[in-house]
Amino acid sequence: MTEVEKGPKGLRRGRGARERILGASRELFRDQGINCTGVDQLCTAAGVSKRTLYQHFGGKDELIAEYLRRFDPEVLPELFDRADLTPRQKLLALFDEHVPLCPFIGAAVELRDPDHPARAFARDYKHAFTARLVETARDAGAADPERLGEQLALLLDGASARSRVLDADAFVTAAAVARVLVDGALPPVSEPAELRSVS
Amino acid sequence: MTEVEKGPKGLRRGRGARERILGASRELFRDQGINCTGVDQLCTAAGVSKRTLYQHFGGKDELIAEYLRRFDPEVLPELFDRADLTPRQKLLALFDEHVPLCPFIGAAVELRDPDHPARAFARDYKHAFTARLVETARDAGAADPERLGEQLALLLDGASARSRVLDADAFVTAAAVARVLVDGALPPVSEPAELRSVS
DNA sequence: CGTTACATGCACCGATCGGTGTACTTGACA
DNA sequence: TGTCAAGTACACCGATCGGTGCATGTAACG
Repeated sequence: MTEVEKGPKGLRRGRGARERILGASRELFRDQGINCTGVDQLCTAAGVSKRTLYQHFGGKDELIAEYLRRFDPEVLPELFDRADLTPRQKLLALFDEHVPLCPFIGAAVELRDPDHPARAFARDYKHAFTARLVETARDAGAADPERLGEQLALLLDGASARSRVLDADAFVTAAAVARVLVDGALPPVSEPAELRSVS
Repeated sequence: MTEVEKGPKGLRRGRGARERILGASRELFRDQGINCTGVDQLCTAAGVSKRTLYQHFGGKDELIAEYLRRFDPEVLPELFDRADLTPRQKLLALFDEHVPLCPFIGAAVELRDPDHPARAFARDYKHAFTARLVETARDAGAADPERLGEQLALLLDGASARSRVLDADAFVTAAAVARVLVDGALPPVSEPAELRSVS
């Protein structure tokens, strides 16, 4: 999958194994699930020897934990930091990208151990993400930002989970609900006739 | 877990193994997941020999398929067939029971094989369930029953999935959204001051 | 009775999986 | 050039898992 990385000075052969492993983990864990992805397959995909993987990560559980930890500062900013969108547009644009099943929900389903470190990461991420939504809802002038943020987060999780089973796109339905909620939460008409993606 | 069943005429020792196996499957698959539940553990919980399990079901995959097939005629009727509730109340009461993660979504996450028979059952069940919601929404006089039914189904899946990760109860949030959607979909005021569960 | 269908108990198999030991190679840097 | 850290190649281990063979037991029914 991922080619050998090229460092700042020419190509280093096997260096940067850690990042390649994590990259392969993201792809394979997303496509096949965590339990269904073996360490050997992971090594092959990353172009890394098995020994190297165990030198970087103490075991598969630690790799899973790191795989989940890496999600924190990535997904959101691209959308939330865009200056060309109003807060209201940001809240609605969340439903335009049809993302795969939330990795944390997937991990919570696949990992039996309730004390697995991944569980804590999952909760933390969900809280942080929801907080971001609440903040944006507040910027948009929502009457009850906490409420709206929690509701939109729920819709996103629902859409990604339901899409796993149904061919019909649950994100379209979720977007419609989101529009209803957002319209209801922003008291008067905050921005008349603003640019809105064609439904 | 389950004691030896007592048939109509006294206690039969091991008879009724098939149902005991399916009962244990429901419990263990729900609590531990499918992949994390071994056949041996399943047999122990059901009080059944391993050989018997393989005589009733060709293999674990067939057992999983049958486990999922059994969901069809069970969950819904209790609520949908109640005569003491108006259609509108039925739609809202769906969110009162905080069910665990939808077994079909769980299965879709855990089973890698896209051709696994479980996938088809999952789609069929989701469609049937949504159809039931649509029908009830139509009975309630919804302006766009298809739309409302699909939206409520999405909310239920979202609540069950999100509850898997968060301690905070997503069903409360989902119920609030459902109320907004239902109120918005039933044009005038269908039933003024009807009995409503305390929020 | 005896028959028959269902269930048991237990040993066992092959495959897979997570993880390790060890000796070897390679690239960067001084 | 020599050193050292990072990575490689490959064999190997123990545990687990899905699944099977086979001899035995037992409840129900005629």
